[in-house]
Amino acid sequence: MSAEESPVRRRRGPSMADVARLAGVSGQTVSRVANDRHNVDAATRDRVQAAMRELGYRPNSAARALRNGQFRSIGVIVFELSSFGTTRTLDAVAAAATISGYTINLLPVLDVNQRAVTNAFSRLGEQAVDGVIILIEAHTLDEAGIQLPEGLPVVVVDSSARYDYPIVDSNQAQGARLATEHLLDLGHETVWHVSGPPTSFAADRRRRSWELTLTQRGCEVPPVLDGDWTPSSGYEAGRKLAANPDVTAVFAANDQMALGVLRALHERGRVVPDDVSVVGFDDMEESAHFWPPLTTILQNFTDVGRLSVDALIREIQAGEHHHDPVAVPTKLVVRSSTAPPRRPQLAG
Amino acid sequence: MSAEESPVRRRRGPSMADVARLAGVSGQTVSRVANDRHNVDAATRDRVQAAMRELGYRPNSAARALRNGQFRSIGVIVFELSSFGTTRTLDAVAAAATISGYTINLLPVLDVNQRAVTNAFSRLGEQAVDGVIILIEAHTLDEAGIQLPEGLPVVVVDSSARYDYPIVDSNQAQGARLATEHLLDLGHETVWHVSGPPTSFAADRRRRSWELTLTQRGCEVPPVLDGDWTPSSGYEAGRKLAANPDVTAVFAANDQMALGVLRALHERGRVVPDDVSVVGFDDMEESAHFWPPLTTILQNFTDVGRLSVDALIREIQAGEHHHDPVAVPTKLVVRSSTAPPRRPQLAG
DNA sequence: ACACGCGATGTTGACGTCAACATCGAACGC
DNA sequence: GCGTTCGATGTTGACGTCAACATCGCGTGT
Repeated sequence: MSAEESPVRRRRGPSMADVARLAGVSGQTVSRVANDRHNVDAATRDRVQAAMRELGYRPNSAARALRNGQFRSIGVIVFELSSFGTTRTLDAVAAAATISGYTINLLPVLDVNQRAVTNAFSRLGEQAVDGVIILIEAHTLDEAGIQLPEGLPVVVVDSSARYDYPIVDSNQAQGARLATEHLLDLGHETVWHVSGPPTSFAADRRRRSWELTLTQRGCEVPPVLDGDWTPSSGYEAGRKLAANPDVTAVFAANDQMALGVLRALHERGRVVPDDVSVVGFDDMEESAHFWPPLTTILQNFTDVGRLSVDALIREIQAGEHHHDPVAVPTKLVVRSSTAPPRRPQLAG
Repeated sequence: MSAEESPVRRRRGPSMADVARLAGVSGQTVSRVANDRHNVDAATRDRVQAAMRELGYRPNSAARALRNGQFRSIGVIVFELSSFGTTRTLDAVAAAATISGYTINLLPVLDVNQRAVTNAFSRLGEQAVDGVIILIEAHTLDEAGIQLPEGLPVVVVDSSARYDYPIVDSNQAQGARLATEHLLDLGHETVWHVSGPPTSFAADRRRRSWELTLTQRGCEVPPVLDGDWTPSSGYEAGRKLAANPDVTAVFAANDQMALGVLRALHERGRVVPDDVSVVGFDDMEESAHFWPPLTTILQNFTDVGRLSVDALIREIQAGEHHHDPVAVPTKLVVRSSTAPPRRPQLAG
């Protein structure tokens, strides 16, 4: 009864040969049935399928990958899933890849303490994926000392232009312009900015676009308050802003920091939007229920994910490279955190 | 110069044989170097490593998996990454797996429209992972019609007891008790509850534990307001609660719904925590910056992730099964959204 | 009746790796 | 000096799949 041989040895499942034997056909015919080829007699097919079912046969993807030279798998390099945007993009990437018949291999970049162990096992050091989507900022990639194998198809989701890879990202500049113009159009004299970390290209794009918009409108450019995407950093920045009675409009580089800003304003008793208007960036699910509901810039993460996968698969299958960067448009979502300034500015 | 053969054929990288030829050794010696075996002469090792570098050799994980009968890969079944808890757990799972030398294979369950396509490609239908961690609620699993292959090691992260698999999860009952008791200890007469969806076991545990705690303390059990984890559903429930002057304490089954409740209370002009105290569940990064900062139950997702991976790997490698469910303790985090009721109840 | 074509099925070998076994030479003990 | 041992290295074959090629039998046209 027992088929145990050595105690540690892995028990393998039935192979094509087993199915073939049971069905009384050759392995090749089983292969044809498994791959849904048309040139198999109906009766034979039924017999083979019955045998598969009886044995619980499942194709071995390793053998398939070895034979075909393809893994049907996409690696996704992520840092931490804590970031809202990364998570949403990953979700979309996973869905798009699955639909295209690819599997997602998560390649987490661990923090410094765990790194030594990491590298030894990193799947990037071996052939295991057909291509890679990079979901972390260029800066983090450098810091992690990750070396991408030559010839491996890569798509970068980041606004960085420094890498020689195809790029897909939300149109950061357009979004930041939308946010800034919305506030100026409401009549605010100028707009203050809580930025993302200086190492982030997306943050840089948003900051520069905010600044450019102000300059083009002839507005004074107030000093930037540096944040790091976290609500806490937004809160710190918000405390400074709340203490400054000149501030009537704030553009935070993401919704999380906007939340921190809101809290700081509330604590100081400054009313939003009556005293100060606030705009975020991302449109998290929560933002519609902040107090007050946050006006923000909606990023279409679904499109970003899908387009990245499409570009990568094109590269894998056809060897196409270096299209122009893809910039997915964003949209302004107006809620209750923005309003005209209480005391309208003097007309010029 | 050109090595192109057929236009579509996949270009394969150098194999051990290529390295062996260049280094003037046998393939087996290359294998020994690649696997860091000790019984290789130092000079030989150097020569081989030089050859590897020169050719850009990367081991082929498919061949390795085929040979060894192991994939060194863990499948993680997820529904959508939108949920905070799932994301945090996935993050922890990925880190733990990487450290243990396993790769994460994301297996997204797509929505109904995309399902037909999905199943055809689902990696569960073939051998590609050594084990699976289920990060979706039992209900969703059923609905998706997912059939887990017999004999595949599985760990479930859910409070459901209906499956015959090892289970790891936060101690939902303990957390809900903590939340409820905190409010009662502050002097509230009773605690209202905004629950998660009825299909969720976690939601069910929290609701039952809240009810039990109230009963044990001799408090009246108010009707449950059904939510579905989303901030919107919390908002809807919050509007009903805000309209009811009897309500002085609310326990929402997660932080997102608590956010919705807070918004509804603000809109109605009910002051938190003076008029109404609110407790959440999860401790998202944002919760500390809600207005007011939210008292909530901290879930240790890192432990949940790590313990799941450990249990699964033990099952994969040693064939161990069916330990008792692992319940990771939660912690109460007190912030500003809870306080004693404004008008203390009459002493009994 | 015979050559031919075509669809169904079988046979062979190679993908890259590594365990098991084989071999070879040097150091060592007596 | 000779058998023994041990460490370094080489050879062989199998893991499961599938493309390419081979074969077989049946129907068609003349």
